[in-house]
Amino acid sequence: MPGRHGWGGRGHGRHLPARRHMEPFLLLLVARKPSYGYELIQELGEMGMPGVAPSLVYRMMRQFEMDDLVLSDWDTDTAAGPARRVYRITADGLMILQDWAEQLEDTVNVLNDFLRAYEQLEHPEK
Amino acid sequence: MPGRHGWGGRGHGRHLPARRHMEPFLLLLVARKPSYGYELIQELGEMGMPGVAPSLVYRMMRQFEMDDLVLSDWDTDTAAGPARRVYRITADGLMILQDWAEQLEDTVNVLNDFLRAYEQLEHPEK
DNA sequence: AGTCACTATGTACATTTAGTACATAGATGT
DNA sequence: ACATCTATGTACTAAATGTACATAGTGACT
Repeated sequence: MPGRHGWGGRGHGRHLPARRHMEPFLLLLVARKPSYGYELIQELGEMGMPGVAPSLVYRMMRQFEMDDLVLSDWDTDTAAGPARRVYRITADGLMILQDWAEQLEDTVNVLNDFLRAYEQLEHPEK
Repeated sequence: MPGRHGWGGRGHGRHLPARRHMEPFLLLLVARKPSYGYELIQELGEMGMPGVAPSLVYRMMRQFEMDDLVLSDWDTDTAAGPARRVYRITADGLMILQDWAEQLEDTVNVLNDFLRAYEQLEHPEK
């Protein structure tokens, strides 16, 4: 049973680090260097987002391509194993990425306000 | 047509500040002092999340109550206008709130890593 | 009395996003 | 032949989010 916690209710308690911000992360990764799904999944893990389901990454990358944020080519030779679909960012992708970076900056500010407000709460002495 | 932006595609470009983190904000607000939907909406606005649809707040608060994170009573007398459903936080709610605060701290760290990585990207000179 | 504005809460529906389960397949080693 | 690792993807399901609308009390103005 996923997503459970002790507290009687249900539905809360997920919120693994920054899953809700995976899109900008993926786009940043391909902006740094062209890459493919399987590798992106590992890199996400290294950036603090481990355990992302492969299908989510593949789906997101295809959506990016439909939105012209990235382009892809097949790489059949460089590696052992099956062919890889290698994505690289487009000019549109770079613009969107900048947008997202600015929005995430705002988000971080708002979140910091939240954390400050939380700390000023009177906590019951344990 | 909501959610559009110039870039040919669709589906990106929303991400108003921290909408995706509204739940912790609401719970924090009622932790600070008992409050009711209409007031919460205004307070969210002051905290950097303006324009939240009322129905979202009411629904979320009812969900919180179902999960025993808050309790509510009707306040019929104190104010002019229709009766208010006043929420106050429970012990369970405080525990969850602490959980969420810790998770948001992690999120902020991951997001800061992202922003740093973004800045280190070689930007094309404009 | 009628109606407008503001306060206040909620339901019903539709859309979007996220998550799970499963299917396929190439290359390498035993 | 079979297992394992690499690699990509489809189909289905569940959850979150957003939009539109319905209801109603109070006060001020005409």
